[in-house]
Amino acid sequence: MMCQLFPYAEHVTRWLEPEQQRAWRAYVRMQGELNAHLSRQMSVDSEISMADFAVLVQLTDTPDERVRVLELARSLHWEKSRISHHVARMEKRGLVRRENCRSDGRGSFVVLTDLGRSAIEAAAPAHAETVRALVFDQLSDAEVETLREISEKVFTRLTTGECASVIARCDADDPMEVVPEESGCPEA
Amino acid sequence: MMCQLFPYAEHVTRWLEPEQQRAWRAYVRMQGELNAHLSRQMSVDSEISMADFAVLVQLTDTPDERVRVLELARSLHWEKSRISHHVARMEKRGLVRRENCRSDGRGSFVVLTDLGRSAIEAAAPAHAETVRALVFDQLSDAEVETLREISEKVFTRLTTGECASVIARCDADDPMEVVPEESGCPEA
DNA sequence: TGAACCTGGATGATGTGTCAACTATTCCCG
DNA sequence: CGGGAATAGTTGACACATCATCCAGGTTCA
Repeated sequence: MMCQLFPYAEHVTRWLEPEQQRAWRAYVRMQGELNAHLSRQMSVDSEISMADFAVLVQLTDTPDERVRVLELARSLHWEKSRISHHVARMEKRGLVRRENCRSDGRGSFVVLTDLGRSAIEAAAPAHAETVRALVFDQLSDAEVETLREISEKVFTRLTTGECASVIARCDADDPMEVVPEESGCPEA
Repeated sequence: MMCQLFPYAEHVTRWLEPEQQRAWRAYVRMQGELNAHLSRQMSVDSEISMADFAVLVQLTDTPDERVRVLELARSLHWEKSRISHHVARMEKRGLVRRENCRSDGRGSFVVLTDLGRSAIEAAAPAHAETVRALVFDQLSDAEVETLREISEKVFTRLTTGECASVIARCDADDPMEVVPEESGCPEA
């Protein structure tokens, strides 16, 4: 009745150890709230969303401030249609513009505009400050290190072996070759 | 790197230490991939989404298998309009149904249907197995403990003080209503 | 050359989340 | 009692993510 977020108790207890279950519930809850808070903070005190921010970061990280659409998809781990839709919306708002690629008639670049640059420059400090205040001010150096190790381990697991086939969608979309794989990838 | 994106960030705010930044990027990537993978796994080998699952868990955890809409919103930390929309969609698919509340003419219950019950019973084992395989099989006991501690610290920060007012949206306008941490005893 | 195939990207349908505004009931208090 | 305020929940508009499909431009190879 109170504040229990994901009381998997009945369903998960049999498969996770009690300690694991407590950790999982705490993680899920924290992660949801943190995402919500960061998104909200970003769109409240700037005019862009977290997704816009991610795209703009990729662009400002590039000397040219122009990146091919599919490379954006790869570096953000987004599907190509997602990046396409999102760039279309950002273009409509003037944050980026598209440019044709002369060396490859199919391709197109996403180019940072002045408005886009000033938008990310306006948004970044508050975002960084929020992350610092919400996360890193709460953690010791050892905890930060462990957080990184945990994240890397899980991420590696996610992008290795059978799980990778899911993510491979944007690296090479040959969906026909994806093996049926009965109950997901966990069966490694 | 990102640091040079923010020319005057140094003057306005503390950006992140290099180790913090690495940890943050690792966490963000992991968290995004993990969410995507869990969602995908769930909707591939069962006919429900993670959001459906969360709602169904709340219902099956209740003796009656019926919960008031606003209580759903509170326990899931969702906005009331989100739960309303989502329940409408689930009702359309036969997973739940609505029932009027006689003791309060404004209220309504969300009630689990047989289809809903069999859907969650079919989905839960594979989900738990996926979580175990992707996360806990990668981590030592110490890492699991640290993950829980980190999550609890950040979550506490998110639901305390000024941040709480943001989350309190669904708890009406009484910020003191926000429950700090129930039986969890973060420092245990 | 040209047919089969691959690749980069766009598009439309659909499901989902958020915000603001709205209705209807109940509560509070004079 | 009556009139406001709070509460429970819905609705519509819009932003966003995913999926399947389409298409134009390149590649391969006979």
